[in-house]
Amino acid sequence: MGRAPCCDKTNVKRGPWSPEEDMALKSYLERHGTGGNWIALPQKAGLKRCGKSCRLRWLNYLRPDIKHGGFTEEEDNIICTLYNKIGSRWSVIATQLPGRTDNDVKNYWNTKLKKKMMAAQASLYSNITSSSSSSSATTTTTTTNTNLIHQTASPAPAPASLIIPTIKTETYTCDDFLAPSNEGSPASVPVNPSFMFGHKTPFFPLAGLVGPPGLKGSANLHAVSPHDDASTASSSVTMENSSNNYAKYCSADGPGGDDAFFAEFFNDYYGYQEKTGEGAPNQAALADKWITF
DNA sequence: AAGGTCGCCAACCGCTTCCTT
DNA sequence: AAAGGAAGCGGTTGGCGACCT
Repeated sequence: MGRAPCCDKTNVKRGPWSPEEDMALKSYLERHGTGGNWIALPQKAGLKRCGKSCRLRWLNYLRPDIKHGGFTEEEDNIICTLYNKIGSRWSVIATQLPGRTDNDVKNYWNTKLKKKMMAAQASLYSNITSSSSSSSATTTTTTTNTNLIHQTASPAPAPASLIIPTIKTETYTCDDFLAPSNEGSPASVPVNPSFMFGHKTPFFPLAGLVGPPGLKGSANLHAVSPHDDASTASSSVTMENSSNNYAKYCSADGPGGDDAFFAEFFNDYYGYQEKTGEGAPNQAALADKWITF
């Protein structure tokens, strides 16, 4: 037996709210408040609506401090940063944006911001691949981590021939990525725009690995390189920040395979230098590679 | 001008969390 | 501690307007 419905659906009005209903709900709430019970509220306010519907209408539309539309670049950045940190917890994200509702933020992300971000990231990825293909293998180019969202006025789409790698799984926590150490590091680590790898989980949150020494914790992620095909789906990279200045990564197919791709990626995008020999932590396995930053 | 498509957003649905008894 | 119910939340849907052909 399922759960009892919150109201009698045959006796409640659904669909768009009329100005009269808005007025009735607003004036009731301004005079009496919710009374701590949304379920009983519609009847008291003379509305043939479900309590949940009243609550939603008030929270998302009628509240006096609500802002609609016109998201600023600053708000865009906050949303993107928080989305990368905590995912689709819209109510948490909305608390950082005064006057915005979780529904508003969610709609804005789904209809505009997501596409904007993906386009910018595709553009960046395109730039990386084109620059790396035209430079030697020993390039030391460091890519500046600028704001991807507003970096390009009209980001170019990725060429059709571009093979975009796909994240298979990710194992990390935002605390691991973003929590500063307790030993005098800045209050917050600069959040890097994440790198898009495919369509399913479009962010590649290496943010925590960029920043001052002392960043605490580890950041593990798994991705497959674009060199892979479906038959080598097991190939992945695991990366962890294992000391102040080094991060270890190892790919499943070892040296000479996708290692080359990841080394190129880390170098081009983050300016990481592969580090071997003196100064590098002891290598636990042959496939381990160390990068320094 | 008409029909089709797309994008936006308000509202709904159902699951989870929290609170009260 | 368990159960029941309300609130909170995120995913999804449907209607409407704008734009395109």
